[in-house]
Formats: sequence, structure tokens, C-alpha cells
Amino acid sequence: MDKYAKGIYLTTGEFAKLCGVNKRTLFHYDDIGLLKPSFTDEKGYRFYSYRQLDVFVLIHGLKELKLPLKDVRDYMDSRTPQHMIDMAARELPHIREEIDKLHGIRRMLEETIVLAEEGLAAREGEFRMEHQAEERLIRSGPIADGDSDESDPDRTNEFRRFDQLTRSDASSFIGTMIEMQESSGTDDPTFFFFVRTNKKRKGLTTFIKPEGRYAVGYHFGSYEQLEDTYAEMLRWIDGQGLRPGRFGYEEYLIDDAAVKDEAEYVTRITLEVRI
Amino acid sequence: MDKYAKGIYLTTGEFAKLCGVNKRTLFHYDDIGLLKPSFTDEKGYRFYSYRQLDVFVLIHGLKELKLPLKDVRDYMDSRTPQHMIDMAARELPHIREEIDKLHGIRRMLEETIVLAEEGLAAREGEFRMEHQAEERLIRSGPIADGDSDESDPDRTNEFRRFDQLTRSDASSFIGTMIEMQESSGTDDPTFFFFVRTNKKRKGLTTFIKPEGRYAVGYHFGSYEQLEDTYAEMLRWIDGQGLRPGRFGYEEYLIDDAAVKDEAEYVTRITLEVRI
DNA sequence: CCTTGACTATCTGGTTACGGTATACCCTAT
DNA sequence: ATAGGGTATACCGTAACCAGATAGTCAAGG
Repeated sequence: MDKYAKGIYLTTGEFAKLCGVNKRTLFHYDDIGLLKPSFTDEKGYRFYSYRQLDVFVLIHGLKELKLPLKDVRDYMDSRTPQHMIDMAARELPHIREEIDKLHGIRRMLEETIVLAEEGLAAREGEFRMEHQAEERLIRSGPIADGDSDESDPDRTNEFRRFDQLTRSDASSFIGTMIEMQESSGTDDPTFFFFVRTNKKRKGLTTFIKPEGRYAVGYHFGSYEQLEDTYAEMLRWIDGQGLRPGRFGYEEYLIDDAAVKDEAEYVTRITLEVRI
Repeated sequence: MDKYAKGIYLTTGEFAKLCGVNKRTLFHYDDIGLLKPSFTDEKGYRFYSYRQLDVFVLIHGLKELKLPLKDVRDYMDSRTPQHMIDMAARELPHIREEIDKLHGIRRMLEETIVLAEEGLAAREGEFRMEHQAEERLIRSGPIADGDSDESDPDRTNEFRRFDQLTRSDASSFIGTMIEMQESSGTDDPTFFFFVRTNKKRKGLTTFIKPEGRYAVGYHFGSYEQLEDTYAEMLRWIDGQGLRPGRFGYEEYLIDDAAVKDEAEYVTRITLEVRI
């Protein structure tokens, strides 16, 4: 192939290196008719031109945006400048979505670290008072407790709404919010799941945890014994000459995601207090 | 299973909905031992707890960062709070990389649109003078022309370097830069490939296209006839009482990525001019 | 009490986008 | 002439699922 000077065309290996992918990937793209070499010589050797890098870059970019190669090929099969413009314009918004998703993952990993470190630093039986700022929570529908009669018809709807919220804007990890019955003794408290958010959204599912004084403590071990730590904290609050408020919050600092054994769980308990 | 109240545990379908994935995905995760339900009843029904959403969120996030599920499972098999912190800290930098990659793709798609629109708007035989600002180009090594003897030993190295540059910072699409021989007539001009960049990097491969006056024209059709348009443009420049400079630039506005037929290609030619 | 519809389970097989490896051919350099 | 690098096809394997078939389960309505 003297006519095709070596400087201008690249073999599969060279082109693969230029594209930064495995040679097999190019074979594959050739096979599925997505990106064919500029020409193939009589020995079957493939030759790509430098300019085909542009095509590869486009394909590769669209693939990163989760566009199936089949769709990319459909585009390539019917490509015109206008189709290209339309396709690019159609895909551009997805980039924002993907970036937002990554921001969410970053938040999640950062939160993971902070919570785990707090869990590692926590000491058993040490309670404290804390002034906390207002926080916005996205709350699930009320969840029925084990022993109570639960007739919650639209629980499933709540799931779905909660789902939407969970994966859209703000937070990553789930907490539990308990509404404590003051009247009767230990009978069926209602509870909700929540995630934090910083965005302002209206709706019944948003709950504002008010600024104020809170008692904070840690529970060690299985969730089954959470009650005991609650009781201890309530005694402690009483000892401070204070009274518990209406809501309590549980956050799971070290849980199933960090340890296998329930005995090593660490849960932060935050209780509203009143004078 | 009366002991496990319905409000607290979720079936596979419910949990899948909460997680926003297909039910099969959860089967799969169970199969490979990545995320097992809280418990399975004697009928084989799986029951997940709300708190497992946290675990799922972590797994799902790591998967988005391209961590193979096998690695995630290895983590899950040896998880401790410290491992979790280490792993999260290790993965956080990848997020920046992924976001940068997406920014690159956005740039590429935007550029695609701009170039294609310029190509669609271009009219044959219309040349113009333009004042252009300084631009930084990342340049490949010299590429041998078809007929010349090419003994370029480190061409492959240049590939690689060019490759690095292409996919790291700035630009997406390739252009050609031609160094025109003034002395002899039409004999072997040397040329380079380039991409634009806005970042300042030092190195031999960076070339500064100076601010100044340029002649701009468009070539329609196959690259084989580019010479003709060059010749026309040179005559036109001459007609303006000007002389061509040392460098010419080709950019492929409409090419293989936008049309199948070479006859529809549109190439922008930009020529340095001197008085 | 029985049926219906909507769920659950397992099992087999298909999909996408490749990657590995074997085998054979080809090219260049010593 | 041969060694060491490339290239090709072909077949098979992988990850992370998805779809469909079949069968068991469960709550509600007639």
C-alpha cells in the first residue's frame, strides 16, 4: 500500500492508542458497524485516519452519557448535520443530570466519613446538651410500629414520594424520627423516616426541625436495645431539671454498611428538650 | 410472619421501588452476596429493612464511580468503620475526574453544534478577512506527507503525547495546521494536527497562533480537492494586495461524524496573512 | 370457600460492551 | 533465516444485569 502513506493512516493498534482504548474495542465497533476504518487493505489490515478520532470522540462521549451503542449506530446510519445538531442538543441536558448525580455521590461519601468518625469517637453513656440550628427534613409517611394495628392505605404511595425525594436533591442517609406520646406510658409511638435537605420545597412531607436545645447521646449495639438508651437519656434529662420535647431523632452512624455485627452499631439519639 | 410487622420490612418489589431499581437487580445482589435482605422467611420471601436503603445507596454510588461490584463486595466482606472511611476517602477524588470528564463531553457537544452550524451556513467561494485573537494549540509532531520520504522515528511517541493532551484538558476535535513552503512551489508542505486549549501548559507541543489578520474560507467536498480551494484563496489574498503568511489551518466543520458522503464535507480554511 | 389478580420465587436464556486467548498470517530487522 | 513485534479471525468468557416461563403465595371480593 504505497499509495497510502504511513504517516497519514494508522493501524488498529496505533489508532486504539490514540483513542485511549483497547484494540478489541475498535474491532467491536467495526463488527457492529459503528466505526469502520477508513479503508481495509487486501490482507484485511485496517487503516484509520487521524480525522476519525473526531468520530471516535463523539461516540465515546455519547457512550459516557449512557447512550447505548445501538442508538449511536442508529444515529451514524442516518447522520446529517442537522441530526447531529439535534442529537447533541438533546444530549446536553443529560450532562447536568449526570453531574448532579456525582455531586450527590460526593455528598454521600463525605457524609459517610463524617458519620463514621463521629461513631468511632462516641463514648458510651456520655450525654450532652447541644444547641442546634434549624434543619429541613424530608419525611416519609408515618410507619406503623410492630405491635400496633397498622391500617395505612397509602403507605405505598408514600414510599414512592419518599423515593423521589431521596434521590433527587439533598441527602443520602436515612434517619428515624419518633413522635413520643406523653400521655400514656410506652404505648405505640409513631415514627417516620427522614432525610435531610437544604433545598426549600413545599409539601406535607417537608418537616422543619426547629432551632433549639437538644440532648444528644449514643446508643451502642443492636436496635433492639435502643429503648434502654432512650430511658437512660430521659432520666438524664430529668436530672438536668429539664423535660423531653415531642420529637426524637435517630441517626445511624455505624450500621450495616460499616460493620457486620449488630453489636457494633452506633446510633446517635437526639432529643428535643424543653424547660 | 406476624412477629415482623409489615410496616417495618419491605418485600423485594417495595424495596426495589424505594431504591429506584429493577427487582432483578436486588436478586442479583443477593445472588452475588452483595446485599442480602434482612431476613428471608420459610417460603423464601425476602424482607428488607428501611435501613438497608443506606447500604444500597452506598453500593449504588460506588457503582456509579465505576467500581466493580466485586470490589464493593470485597469491601462488604471485610467492612469495618475504618475501612469504610478509607474507602470513601479513596473514592472521593474519582468524582472530580468523572465531573471533569463530563465537562469535557459538554464542551465537545457544544463545539459540535457550533461547528456544524457554521458548516451549514457556509457559502462556497466566499472568502473574508478576519481579525482573530491569540489561540493556544496543542500540536502533534510533524506528519509526513504522502509522497515525501518519511523517516520519523519517534512518531509513535508523539502519538502518545498527543493522546494524553487530547483527552486531558481542553479541546475535542482535531484540526490540521500546514506550514507552507514559500521557497519552492508545491513541494511537500509539513503539517501537524492540533487541538485548541485554553490552559497554559509549557512544552514543545504547545503552539501559539498569534493574534492578527486571517483569511477565512470554506472548502466543500472531499479532502482530495482541498488544494484547489487553497489556490483560490491564495489568488484572492493576492487580489487584496496581501501576501499569505507561514501557516494555514484546516478545521473540519462537517465531516465523517456528520455525513456519510465525502462530497458533503465542509472544511474551514484559515490562512495567516501579511501586508 | 373459592376464585381472581397481584404479588413472590426460581430457572433458563438473552443482552450489551466488551476482554482474553489461541492460532495464523505478515513485516521488518539483524 | 529467524526472531520479535505487529495484524487478523474465531471462539469463548465476563459483568451486570433484563426478560420470560413456570409455579407458589397472599389478600380481597363474590
